[in-house]
Amino acid sequence: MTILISPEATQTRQRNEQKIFDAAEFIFASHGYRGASVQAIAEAAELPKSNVLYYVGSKRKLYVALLERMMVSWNAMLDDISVEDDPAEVLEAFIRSKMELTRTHPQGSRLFAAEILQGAPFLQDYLRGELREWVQSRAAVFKQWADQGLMDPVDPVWLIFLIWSSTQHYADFEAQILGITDKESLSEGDYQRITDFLCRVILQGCGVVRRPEAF
Amino acid sequence: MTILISPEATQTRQRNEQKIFDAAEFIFASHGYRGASVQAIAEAAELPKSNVLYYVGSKRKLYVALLERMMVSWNAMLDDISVEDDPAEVLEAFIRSKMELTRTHPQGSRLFAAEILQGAPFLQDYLRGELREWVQSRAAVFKQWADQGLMDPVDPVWLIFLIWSSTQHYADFEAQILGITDKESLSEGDYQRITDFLCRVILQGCGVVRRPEAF
DNA sequence: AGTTAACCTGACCAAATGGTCAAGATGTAT
DNA sequence: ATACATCTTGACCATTTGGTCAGGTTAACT
Repeated sequence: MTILISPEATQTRQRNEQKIFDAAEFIFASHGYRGASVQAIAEAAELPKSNVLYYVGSKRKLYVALLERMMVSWNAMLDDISVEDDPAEVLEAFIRSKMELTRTHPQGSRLFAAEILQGAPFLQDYLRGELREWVQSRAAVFKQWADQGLMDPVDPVWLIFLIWSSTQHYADFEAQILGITDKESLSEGDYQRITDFLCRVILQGCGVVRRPEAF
Repeated sequence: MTILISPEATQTRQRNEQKIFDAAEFIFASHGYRGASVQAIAEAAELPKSNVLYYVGSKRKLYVALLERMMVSWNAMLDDISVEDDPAEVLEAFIRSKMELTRTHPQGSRLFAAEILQGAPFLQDYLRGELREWVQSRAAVFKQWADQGLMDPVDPVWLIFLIWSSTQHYADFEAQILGITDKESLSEGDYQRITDFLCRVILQGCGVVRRPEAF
């Protein structure tokens, strides 16, 4: 199943798979699995369709490989958030990591969104397994903090969803955001300001106790 | 262009268009414009493909009609939020209206999301026109409140996006939410609790001055 | 009851779909 | 230079695509 680019692959293979993966991520993200055509991916990758299929085997395998690639980044982000002492620190790291994933992997984020919109046919198991575990464990920590009076007694799961949604939005709804703000793209500065805004509102909104530092 | 169900339509037409619209909304929402096939829509509507095309003319017209139908609801929601006196009241009404739209029109919300994911090919004009105007006008009001010290000086546009994203999420990522929370569906009670949570966090997060009432 | 407009649908079409394959071109290690 | 694996690609295939149409059935109004 795994056809991620392996180190022992030829240079030619690495180069072409890279082109195919990048092209496919864009096409799959904007049109979903069914709506993406191998022909369209091939054109975006500037390769003949037969060549694309030579490398990836089939449309389905390509899609799965892309999802797997994205889940690696996603899991790396989840691993980022492991400090357990200070609520403010952890929550802020959480928001910043998630936003960084959105900023650096907008295509992948959109691919993920398209997959979920379809009803998550390929990611069901991951959601109901690994990810659920992760959410439960984090939620337990948040709960403790609330019990200790370090933050308001908000439902931790809704809080996690709030962080996911408010950051994810800047990938998935980019077209809307650019249309409304009349921009060509969001700069790194924009992302920084948005992230600061979200950290501020969410931490303050949850009544997270914060040592008086500069904001 | 407009082929929305008109009052002078036959009973047969009304009934069948209803079936087609409902089916199409689901198919378009989960597979995007390209990924949706007329055949699939016809099957979901339990009608022969030819019959579907007899009523709607073409796949494209059907898609546009659905978007228009959704934009009517969307605009109704925007109109809901017109009181301009009290920040807390207005912001809370904003959040509740948007969440109500998500709850009562999950398919339409997902359809909207799919359209934006594609790069908003059909809604470009709306986003850059009407909707931008609306956002600007609301932002101006929020700005005033901030200047008057009724809330923290947060960027009003990011605030609007925060409200949109955190509510929209419960339609678009339903599959993820149900998978993680191990539920079959979200009850009205769930929605109420989530809405309360969002109102609480966002209002408090923006430092909105609130007359001391029960929370 | 008769007429007419609305409705229904199987047969059909050209184009696009995912995928195969065979035959040749290119790279690479000796 | 030779040999072998990797790469390349146009031709091809069955299936599905959005859409048309002719000829029929049904409903609605007088």
